Amino acid sequence: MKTHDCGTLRPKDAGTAVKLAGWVQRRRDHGGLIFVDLRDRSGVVQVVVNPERVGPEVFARAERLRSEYVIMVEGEVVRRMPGMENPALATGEIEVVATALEILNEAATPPFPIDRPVDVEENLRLRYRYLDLRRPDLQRNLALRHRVTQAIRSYLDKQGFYEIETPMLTRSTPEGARDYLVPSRVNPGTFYALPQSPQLFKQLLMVSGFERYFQIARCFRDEDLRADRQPEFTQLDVEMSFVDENDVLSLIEGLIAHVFREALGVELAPPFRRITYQEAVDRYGSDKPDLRYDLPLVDVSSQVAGSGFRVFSDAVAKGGVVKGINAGPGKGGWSRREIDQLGEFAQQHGAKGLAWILYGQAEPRSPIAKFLSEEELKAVGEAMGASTGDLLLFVADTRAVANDVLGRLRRLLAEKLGLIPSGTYEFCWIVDWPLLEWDDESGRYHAMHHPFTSPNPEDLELLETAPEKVRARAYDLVLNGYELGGGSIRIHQRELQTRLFRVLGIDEEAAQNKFGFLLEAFTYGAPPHGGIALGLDRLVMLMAGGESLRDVIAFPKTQRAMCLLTQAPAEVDPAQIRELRLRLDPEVAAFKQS
RNA sequence: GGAGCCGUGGUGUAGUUGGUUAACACGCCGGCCUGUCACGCCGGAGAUCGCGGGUUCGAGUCCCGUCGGUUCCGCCA
Repeated sequence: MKTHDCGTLRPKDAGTAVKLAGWVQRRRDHGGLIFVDLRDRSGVVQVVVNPERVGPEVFARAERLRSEYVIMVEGEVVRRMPGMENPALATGEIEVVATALEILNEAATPPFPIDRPVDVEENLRLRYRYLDLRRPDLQRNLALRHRVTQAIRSYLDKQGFYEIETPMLTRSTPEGARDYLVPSRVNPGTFYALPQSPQLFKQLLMVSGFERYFQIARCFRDEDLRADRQPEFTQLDVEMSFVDENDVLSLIEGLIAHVFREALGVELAPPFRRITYQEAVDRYGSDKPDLRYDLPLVDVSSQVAGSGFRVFSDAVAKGGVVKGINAGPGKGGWSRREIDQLGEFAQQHGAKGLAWILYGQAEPRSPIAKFLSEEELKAVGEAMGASTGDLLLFVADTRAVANDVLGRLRRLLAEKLGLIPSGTYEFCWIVDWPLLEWDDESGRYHAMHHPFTSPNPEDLELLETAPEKVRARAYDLVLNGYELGGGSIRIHQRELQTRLFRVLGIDEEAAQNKFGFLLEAFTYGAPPHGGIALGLDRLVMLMAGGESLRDVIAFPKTQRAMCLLTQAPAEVDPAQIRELRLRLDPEVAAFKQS
């Protein structure tokens, strides 16, 4: 139907007869002469309908054109007259003089403008997602996503990886997020779970001897949503045999550099920084620090341990810390109101209070300065690199609370102070994670990564005596404060896996029941292996400069996990429920009636 | 589960201390126009202000509830 793509025509095509097809972006009707901006995936080109070149019938047809009509145009590419070029348009040096024009389909007036990037209410965009997707931003983002996945596939193929699919209907596993469940009709009373990740299958593929596997895999987690969390999302899942941490990290560094080069034309400089978990938490108050700005947390416990300010000295005496952050001079000084807002923020996130000092001012403006000696003030200021007028903020609490609150404050301050440069990509690896984490709620240890993560062999003897001190052979990849993904070297020996399950409070029987197939597989010659999973949506989102996953997913869900286009989830025919041998909770049924 | 913000013609917004004709731009419809490209000019249609209740002589505006969207906390790796 078409010989060329609209957006690709250039002066060198002048004189060529072309057939184009696409959507009417805009029509400019001058009465005796009609201009049509014709758009297809490749871009826009101006079509001129001149009664001297077409019959009255075609001209009348051009007069009928409206926005988003689908048309086919035959014509000749001509250079525009001097002075008539449009530098804003890639095809602006030429135009297509129509010789024939056909309306392939009419279009209702769209509910929001397609040709301009107007901010439209989210629910309208989602309801008419197919129209939203016509707009330039989403066209660009999905094209980028395509280039990213293609770059991933070609890179990993060259590195000897096989792309292998794993089941979507699998079994529910304990640990981790809530599963999406699918009832089995053939086996009443039993359920599949949609995979949270292909974790177990990719390990089994290593036992199978594939050595290098990857998959661009859809994953499902039934948890509450965020701007960077959708209920179904896509992971680049990778697993390799006979590797250690460095092999995985350098492979991924090479992959990421390749992807950025191919898809964005951006040169990165691997290797990426490696930061231990402890360092990240101590210095940035986060296990996914944004390194586009510094703004470090400073421990001033030793400087204020003996202070007359009881809040400080008591916190230290009780084994806690006093940590601070230097918020700098602000944008032309800090108002009391701004400082109070920071204090409220700190309290909302669990601090008892936020102490502050406007450093070195003749009249040191601070509610706490009078409790600190000159020497203490000076020592604190030095530790924090303070100059006159800097706002120093402090949290005195347990180490965990102080780090968490100040880490959040750090992010807030960076935003408020405009310290975040755009268009830069600061990658880092977070390494040396704790293997386990005590969970008060369930009264047992949880795997911080997942229960198949190998402990650091140096810490193995602590596994039963001081589990929280055991380091994991795990790593996270962080970009601009977002967790892009994580992985680990896995346990590949049955004994160690059983031992770890025991520490996690999963007894032999439960382990057999839930993971028997994996434990058994390990007895048949499982190679040492490890891997990683990267959030593809997040990666593309950050590459696209977006702030929401919705901007890089063709058909995303709302925060209530609804698809406004198809109205999913929806009720089903009662017969379907009966067939599955399920019954609705009467309360739910009653609620639906009302 | 909790907190914040948003909801006014098709779209994006304005709407004063509550005061009676709800404004503007774009879009849409009709007319004119042969060099526009966010074409221009003339004319026109179109909203009971998300929904329900309350306060009031009077509610887009105040209060309560509810629905939807969104951001965050909890949750989630």
